[in-house]
Amino acid sequence: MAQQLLQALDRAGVRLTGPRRELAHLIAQRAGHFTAADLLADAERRQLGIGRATIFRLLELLAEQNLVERVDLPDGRHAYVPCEPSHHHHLVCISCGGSSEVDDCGIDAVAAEAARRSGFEIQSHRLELFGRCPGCQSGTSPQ
Amino acid sequence: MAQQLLQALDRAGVRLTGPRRELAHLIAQRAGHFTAADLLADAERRQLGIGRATIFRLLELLAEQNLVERVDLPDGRHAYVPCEPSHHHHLVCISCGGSSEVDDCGIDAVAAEAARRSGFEIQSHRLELFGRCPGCQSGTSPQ
DNA sequence: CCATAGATGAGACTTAGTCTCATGTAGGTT
DNA sequence: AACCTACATGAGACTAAGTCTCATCTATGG
Repeated sequence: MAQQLLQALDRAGVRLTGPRRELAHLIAQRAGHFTAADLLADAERRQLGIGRATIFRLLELLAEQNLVERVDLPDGRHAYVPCEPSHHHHLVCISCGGSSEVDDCGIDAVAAEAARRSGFEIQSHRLELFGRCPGCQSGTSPQ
Repeated sequence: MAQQLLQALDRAGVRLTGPRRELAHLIAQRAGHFTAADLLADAERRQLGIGRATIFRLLELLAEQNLVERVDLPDGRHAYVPCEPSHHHHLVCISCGGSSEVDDCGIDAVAAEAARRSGFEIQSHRLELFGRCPGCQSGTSPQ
């Protein structure tokens, strides 16, 4: 998965630097969503000497390429989820932090209906679903 | 509208203090969504002497009572929208900042379908629609 | 191997939000 | 009407998230 990220960055015409390679691996190792602070902590723990700015810059870059999507957690924090570069939405597990993707399966219709009722001209939408993933439902980790 | 907010606060059993009354009016005067910083600026402009903490405390209180809902703007900032205390979603105008409410009109079905496909047990969801309101579409204020 | 545009780390800076604490006051009680 | 006290407040220290600048470094095309 780190390779996918790096290939996509290469395709986007940016340089494949050391810090970027290392961060790609750190992201690949995180199962679900992660915050900028998580990445920063990972990098510090491994003493990679990567600056805070570099991390934010890479996340911005990845978000531009739709390789990562920004998600707003219910508590107001910002997290990122690595994902396929197509339009879709995320299911975020509030217990383990894992996430999975769902395609639109009907939201466009909902948006169209809302547009019709309100007269708005809808340009984008964001749907986030929060709950417990199958693994966390089977009693292992309450919360 | 300020009255509605104040009545609801009274019903919730909290004190109707001077700062709260003043903030209720400031909120009522803002057409659409606003950020904590907006309110703070309003209060300072009028020299009301209201502290930053008081504003955040009131917003938290209003959010708890569902009198105001927290919305994450596409640029990552947090805003608040005064609203009816029932479950619904917001249409936010990216041009003038106005907003209106839409009821679920089918999102529950989408969520149920996503749950079925993924095995997640969904607890909450958040849908935000961004676009241009009828007023802003009629050429007056581009972008 | 070189030149250079693009990337980096350090750290100052800005902004959002939280916390503490001494003081003030709403509103029920008498 | 005056009193009491739990709740609310403002000030400002504090923390965390994110941005910016700038001198240095390096990936990569030639």
